[in-house]
Amino acid sequence: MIYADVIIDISLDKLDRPFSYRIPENLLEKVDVGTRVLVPFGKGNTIKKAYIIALSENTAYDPEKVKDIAGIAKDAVTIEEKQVELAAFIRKSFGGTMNQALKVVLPAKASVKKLEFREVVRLMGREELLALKGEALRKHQNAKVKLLEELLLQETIPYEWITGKLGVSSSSIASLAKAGALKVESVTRYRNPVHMDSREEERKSLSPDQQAIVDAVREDEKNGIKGRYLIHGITGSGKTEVYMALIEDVVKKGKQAIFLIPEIALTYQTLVRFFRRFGNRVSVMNSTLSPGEKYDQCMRAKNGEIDIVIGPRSALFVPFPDLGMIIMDEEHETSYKSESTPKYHARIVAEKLADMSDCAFVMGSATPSVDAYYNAQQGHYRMFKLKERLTGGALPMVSVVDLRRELKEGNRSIFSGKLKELLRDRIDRGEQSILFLNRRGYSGFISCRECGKVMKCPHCDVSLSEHYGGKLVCHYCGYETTRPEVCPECGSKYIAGFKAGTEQIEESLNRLFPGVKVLRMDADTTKTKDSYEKILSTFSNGEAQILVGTQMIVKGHDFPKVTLVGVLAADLSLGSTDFHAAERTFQLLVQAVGRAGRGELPGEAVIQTYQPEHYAIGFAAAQDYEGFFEEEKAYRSLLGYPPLAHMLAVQIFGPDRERAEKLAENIGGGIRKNAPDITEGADVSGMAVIGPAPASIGRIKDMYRFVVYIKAERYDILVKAKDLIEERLKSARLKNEIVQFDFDPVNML
DNA sequence: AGCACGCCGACT
DNA sequence: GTCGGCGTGCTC
Repeated sequence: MIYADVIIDISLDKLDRPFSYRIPENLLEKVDVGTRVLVPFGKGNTIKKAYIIALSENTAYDPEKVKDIAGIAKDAVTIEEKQVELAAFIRKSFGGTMNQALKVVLPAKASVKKLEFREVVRLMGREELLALKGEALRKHQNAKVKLLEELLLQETIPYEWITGKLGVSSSSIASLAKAGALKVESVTRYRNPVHMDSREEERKSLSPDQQAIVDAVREDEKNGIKGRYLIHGITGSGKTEVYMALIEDVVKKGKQAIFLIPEIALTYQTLVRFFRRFGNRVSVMNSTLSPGEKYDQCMRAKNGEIDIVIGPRSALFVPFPDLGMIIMDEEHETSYKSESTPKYHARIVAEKLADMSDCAFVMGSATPSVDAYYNAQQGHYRMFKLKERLTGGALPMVSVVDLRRELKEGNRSIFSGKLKELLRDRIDRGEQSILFLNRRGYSGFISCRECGKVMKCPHCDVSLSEHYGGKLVCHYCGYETTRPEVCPECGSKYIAGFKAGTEQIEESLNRLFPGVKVLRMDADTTKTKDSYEKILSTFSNGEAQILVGTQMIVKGHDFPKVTLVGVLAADLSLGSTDFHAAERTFQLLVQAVGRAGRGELPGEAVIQTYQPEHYAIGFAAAQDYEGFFEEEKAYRSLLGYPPLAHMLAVQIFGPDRERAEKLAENIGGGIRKNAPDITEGADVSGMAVIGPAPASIGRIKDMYRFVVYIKAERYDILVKAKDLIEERLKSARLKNEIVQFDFDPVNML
């Protein structure tokens, strides 16, 4: 082996191909596939970083011109050979350059600066702490009680967990420190993100349904089958217990497991459970870790120091030596799809990785994605169901209120008669309610009452949002300006803000139920770090009776005292042009309704809608997943949408509207013209090209946006279409135009 | 991305 | 006449 094929570390289409270099004698022993090396590149032989993707004895290139590898990159990060293969798969299946794909699988480079970590360390014994807790209880010092309870469980707690997840402020910590119960310590050297006593959790025995799943997977394993599984289990049916039992099997065999969770879904409780069960051989990857810490975790994994990693989609790329299982919780969450090129879906990559590692892949959800459920139905995944709530508590009683009828009867308020009545009832009984507005990223905008002019961002086709202090902000590019005194168009001084949906609801509630404490949670009230957790903990402490919010309040988090959930306008999320609208609405409604009655008291839910006949609303109210799925499958089948077919969104962005549009037209036309080639004799009608059309937000950051959709029954046809477009782009003289690919998009542009 | 080659404008 | 503008093309 004398030659190495390398990818130069420059993300440019034109350079996205292997270059051959000779390996000098002294480096022969030190390099391998995946090694990051330095090579002289171009006329000036400037030294560039490059990744070795293959080794060979000869080269197809003129050996006279082949240069030597200059050396090994100082932060000698090596990508495992398997990771390089995974990168190649990602590039092929989702587009982008090989360099971008390598960046995805590459563990973040070794840290440059060390991060300081603050920890709270317990100083007192159990009895003393209990005494303090009793005293705090008497004085109704809720925050202190919470912190003390945590201290009883574990010796050290990261500072951020306390101020963030626990919602306990630093003043409580300071006061307990003064009392000598704890001390705050700074640790520079990185250890594990969370320390726990690895004391054995008392193992809950599995229900027959849970046991059946574990047995089935074991049976497959015994027969040499590395299965693909989908667990459809309603909230509270104990999916996590099943995961842990499966992971335990894997660990006992000396193998490792990856446990995937959606971006923000890692609850403290879940983490605690994993640490109790598996001790310090668990590692957590999350976005708050610095690159250096992530790198540390990768090294620990590689060296066999950990058995389990918990994290979002990037946790897939932790280089375990002998991966035994991949688990994907809350499989339906859209954060499993990457939003930046390469726009890969963790489910697809996980499946590929499971194939490569010859291991099992388990997914679970209370409301599986139509995609996964369809594949299970087709036999690609083996399906299991968990239909019982282990935690007790019946599913809530759901009523659907027709807002059209309310209107006819003269009720013009946001709340139907029924919802008002139930709210009053909960307030009287001292129980809590959640009101939910399923509308995303909606906040107040400013318009002129006289000429109707709406204040818009000069760089994006969206209206500016009003923030506190009279600032107007664009949520897409960050543009800021001060709120004008008079209308810039007509000079009228009657310019006013339209209240954001949740703010308006909050005000109505204050008018309707004076003196009742209402909390609001939306994009505005959660701007600052930790405010999200703070609002949640305030609410769960019972300091407010009603919580109003957008989708962010329906995920995770149990509020045992909530007995009423109101969905104010279920149709809001149905209105979008995205073909996922019904699926998202159904999932949100099921999750929202499931928030009621998680404790001992029975729950009730009210869904207000203008379209009570819509199947997403009807089936959600009935908590009937199968019914919804069949209806949705029929709809998508009719229109050729995924998962019954596949879809490629080609996104074209450019600063010059005409140029971008022309390019988009060329791309669409090119695919149409070459359809017979791409489909290779397969039925040409098996592919359809839609557009180009301007994206629904036609301009962001001064870039005009167009999109071409290509639908095909076979995924590989779309890959060919992508290859063809990439090929044609090489000869097209692009100026500042950007072309991106999104396979089976989860968010339509 | 860089760096070189290359063919047109205002300067010593 | 020359210095230098950045358009286009190549890089193992």
